Amino acid sequence: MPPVLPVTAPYHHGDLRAAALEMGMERLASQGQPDLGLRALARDLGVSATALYRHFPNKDALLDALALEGLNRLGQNQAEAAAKAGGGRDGFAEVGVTYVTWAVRNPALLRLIYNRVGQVDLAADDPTAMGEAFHQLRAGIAAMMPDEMSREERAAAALHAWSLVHGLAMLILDGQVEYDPAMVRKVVLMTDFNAG
Amino acid sequence: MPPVLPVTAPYHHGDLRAAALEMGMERLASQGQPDLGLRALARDLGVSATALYRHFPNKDALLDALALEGLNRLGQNQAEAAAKAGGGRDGFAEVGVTYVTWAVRNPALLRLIYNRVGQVDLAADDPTAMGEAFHQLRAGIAAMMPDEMSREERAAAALHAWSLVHGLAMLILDGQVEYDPAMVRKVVLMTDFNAG
DNA sequence: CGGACAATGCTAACAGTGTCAACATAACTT
DNA sequence: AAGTTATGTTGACACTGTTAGCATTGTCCG
Repeated sequence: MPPVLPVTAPYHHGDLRAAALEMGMERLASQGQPDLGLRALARDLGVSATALYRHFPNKDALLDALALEGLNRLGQNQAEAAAKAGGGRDGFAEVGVTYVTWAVRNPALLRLIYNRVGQVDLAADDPTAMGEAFHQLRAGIAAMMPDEMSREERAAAALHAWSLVHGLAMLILDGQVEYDPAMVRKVVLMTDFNAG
Repeated sequence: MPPVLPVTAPYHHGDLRAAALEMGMERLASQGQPDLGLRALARDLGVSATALYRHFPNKDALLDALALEGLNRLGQNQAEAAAKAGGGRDGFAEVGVTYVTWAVRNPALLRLIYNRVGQVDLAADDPTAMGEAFHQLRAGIAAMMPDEMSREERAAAALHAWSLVHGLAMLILDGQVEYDPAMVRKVVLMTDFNAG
């Protein structure tokens, strides 16, 4: 299978950077913990460990790239779910279930995303691709809130929703509770944005 | 300062196990990430790295012990909060705020707790100290739910509450949102156990 | 076409880690 | 006092991320 749309013609290996990211994603997919070993990854690629340093300044940068890819996939997943499910409580619950389901199916990737984005300086509005993607995810969440809310209420409601599904996902990933879609839906539906 | 209540008389060092745990907790407290280095810890204790292997079978066991201690502290913190704050929505919100506050003050420890307990086989009702302490924490949460609920509703409500505060705590620890007690309270109060 | 140059890859090495085996010392027991 | 057990140390092994120096290959330009 020839490489797909090689932006720049490959030299020795053939776009090692893309191959590394692909292999990295594969490894993360078949793993529970985000313990990517740089050397092990290079071994799987049939390449020397230091070759990767021609494409990433260090291991963290590689992980950042993987986390960014994961974040984009997550964002797309959520956008699709939001579009499919209409508004209202049921639609909101569906989107929540979608988040948790994605997390269960991509545990290492979700962990990597949140671990990595924490390192980035987020206070300064740096136009990092990472910060950008996360901002988009947040905007997507906020967009689902009821219309009649003030901006402040909206922010609180969005944070509530995000915390709820993220916390539930983490508890499942950490083995605290079993994954059960019906239960997830039930838990999400206990939110009442008019309360408080 | 002489050692406090030495259960068994110390040999060379003087209850190295306790000293290691204490130093480990100290390190975790002054750190954001739970990256305890076994050798570094031994260095701080003025002892050789392998000396720790006389008290813990391996590094994971040491981390488990630290996580257990942390879990006990967290449980005690929550129990006190629950006793102080009465029932009702406001009391419940207070307990939630307490959880998040503790997490913010002990980030590495909270991470360690949840990371470690995930490795333990939890499906089998093993009487591990770890599993025991976690069970206690969960029971404490469930006890706060309204009385008129069925057992199933109670379980869902407890999971909702736990997910909410845990998720909020994780988002704060990961640098996604700033810690603001008032905001936490507001977010927690959006829960309505009678909804759904 | 051929040489210059940059892009990419490799080997060797360094400091760091967790862990094991073998040895040494101190405390307790009899 | 002698022996056994508990504790601690040194040295080593395999592993990790990372750097420096060298080798190779593709691209470009005269």
